[in-house]
Order: sequence, then C-alpha cells, then structure tokens
Amino acid sequence: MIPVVTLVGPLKDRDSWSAVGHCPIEKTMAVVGTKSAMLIMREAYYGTTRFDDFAQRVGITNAAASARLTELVDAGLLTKRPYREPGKRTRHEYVLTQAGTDLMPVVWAMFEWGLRYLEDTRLRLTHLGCGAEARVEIRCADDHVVPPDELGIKLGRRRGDGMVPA
Amino acid sequence: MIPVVTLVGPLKDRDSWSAVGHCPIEKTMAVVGTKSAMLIMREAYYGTTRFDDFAQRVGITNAAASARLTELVDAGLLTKRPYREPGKRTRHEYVLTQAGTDLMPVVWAMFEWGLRYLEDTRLRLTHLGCGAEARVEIRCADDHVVPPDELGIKLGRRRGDGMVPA
DNA sequence: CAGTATCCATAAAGATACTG
DNA sequence: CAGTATCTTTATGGATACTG
Repeated sequence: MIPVVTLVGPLKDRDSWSAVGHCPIEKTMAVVGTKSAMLIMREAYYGTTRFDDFAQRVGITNAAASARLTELVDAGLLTKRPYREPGKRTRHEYVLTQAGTDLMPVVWAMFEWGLRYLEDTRLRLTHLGCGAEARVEIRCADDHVVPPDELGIKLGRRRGDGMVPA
Repeated sequence: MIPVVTLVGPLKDRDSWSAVGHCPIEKTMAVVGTKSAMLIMREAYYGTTRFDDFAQRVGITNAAASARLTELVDAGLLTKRPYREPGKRTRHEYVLTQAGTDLMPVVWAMFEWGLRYLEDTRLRLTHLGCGAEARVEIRCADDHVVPPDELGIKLGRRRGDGMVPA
C-alpha cells in the first residue's frame, strides 16, 4: 500500500473544493510549466544572466527565450536590470529575485528525481559548507522528516489576519 | 546580490557540458512537464485512483486524461491494476508507484511556492504526526539546511561502481 | 549582443460524439 | 464507468531573416 496525503477537515470532500480557491500547484505550473521556462530558471541558478547565454545554454531559439524571459520577469521570478561595463554601452541582465530563488526546491527536486529514475550521470547535489550530499526533503517546523503518509493538507488561518488556526 | 548555485570542478565550464549527458531536470519535465500531468500526480497524492475522478477533479477531458495517464504509467509513476468489488465487474485503478511517490517533493514545493507568491488561500501543509506546519527544504546528509549560496553541483562516482567520489 | 518579426510544425487540450 | 475517435483551438517552440 502506497501511502497518500491526508486531507484534513472540510477538504476531505474532494468534489467541493471551489470554496478553497484555485490550486497553488496549478498556478505555479502556469508560470514555470513549460520546458523552456524551467530550464531558464536552472540557468539562472547556474549564474547565467544574459539573453544570448540563456538561449544558447537552454538550447532554444531567440524567439522562445524572449517570450519565456518576458513571462518570468512579469511573474516576478527575474528582474531585468541595466548595467554598464566601463567603455562599453549599456546592456541588460536578468537576475534572480527572491521569488525566483525560492523556486529552487522545485527545480532541485526535479533534478534529484530525474537523477534517480531517468539518468545515469555522475552529477550530485552538494552542501558546499560541509561537503555532504544534499537532497530535497519535506520537513516540519519541529524538524521531523515528514514521510508521505504523514503529510496532511488543511485549512489554516488566512495570512496576516491574526486569527488562530481553524 | 542574490546567490546562485556553485558549479564545482569541470562543470564550471558551462559551455561544454555535453560529456555530462542530458540534464535530469529536462528529462523530468519531459515526463511531468504539462499542466495536466502534474495535476494528475496531485490527484494521485490526494488518493484518487479512478479514471473518471482524475478527469473530473483535474478538470480535463477524457481524451487528455487518457493520454496523460498512459504516459505516466509508461514512465513508471503510476501502475494500472485490475480490481474487483464483490458482485461487480472488473475495473482498473491507477495507483502510485515508489517512483510516483518520490516525486512528491516536486509537487509540494510547487504547492508551497504558489501559496507564497500567487495564492491567497488558507491551505497549509501539515505534519500529521506532530501537527506542525510542513515545508519542502534542501538539506544535506549531515542535516544542515542548505541555503542557496551553499548549494553546489559536482561530479560524483557513478552509482554502483564502487569507486570513491571524484 | 540583444532582441523582434514571420512563418511553420508539433503538442496540449477542449468539445463532442460514440463504444464495451 | 472507462475509455476511444474526431475535430478544432491554443500554446510551445523551431527556422530564418531582420534591427538597434
């Protein structure tokens, strides 16, 4: 028996979620749910900032790079900043925002899964601070590792309204 | 300055990665890189197993559900199993495999990001064991939380070849 | 270098109708 | 209930040419 996520309280009624609003996963997919958008984020994490480097390293055309970069800037994951090297003319660079950096767990979780189930490379995620291998995992505020069958979804308080959890 | 992932050793040469092979993120996106595939995985985590429930709860047509479910079974994230309730005829159910369950960090990381940056709902991830809020994070084998600027990618040993890390 | 503009091919997905 | 079969629209993205 493969365990699944437990829906707590009113959420148990899977067919009447409309009151809850749209699914956050769905909305996230609307922003980074294409191959090129996800790989552009990967490149940004690798330190790429220039238009041409994105296009070349992701392996997409200028048109696709342009469309995706514009969308990612509009969605707030990247910012387009002007900069100027001495003696050269003004250029633009695409730099990660906090929202963009906060998407890292998504991308590295894909990296890890692809490594385990689809790839045969020697790539590894590492914690540079101590040299140990790194991985993406689900933890709770009390620092427990949360196994799949102990993960729940519930309705909490609306952020910032000062109320106690429902 | 937003920190980025550090590429260690030969990987630093971003323009000659061909020796490393294809990117695991790219391959993962080839499997679950569509809106419907990702939402079908979400449904599987919520406990959905039947064709019609997938189609209805994800909000896609039968044709789309059929195509995506077939792909996910082929990719090994779901299995199609016959089952029979007493007095009824044989039916099929789609159940999570270990590979499917192991994709959870990807999906819940998207959930968390969407919640933080795109949504205004009261949904929360919880550790049922202790009641504390859950989140997806990057940790190393020595149990340190790995901040973005301390994450590295390097070439390790090939799995199962018994060699020490390069 | 950093794009835009066009045109074209393929993939994702809705609508609708039909089958065992 | 669990699909398949068409047909159409939209999205993704390649190829190529052009611009500041």
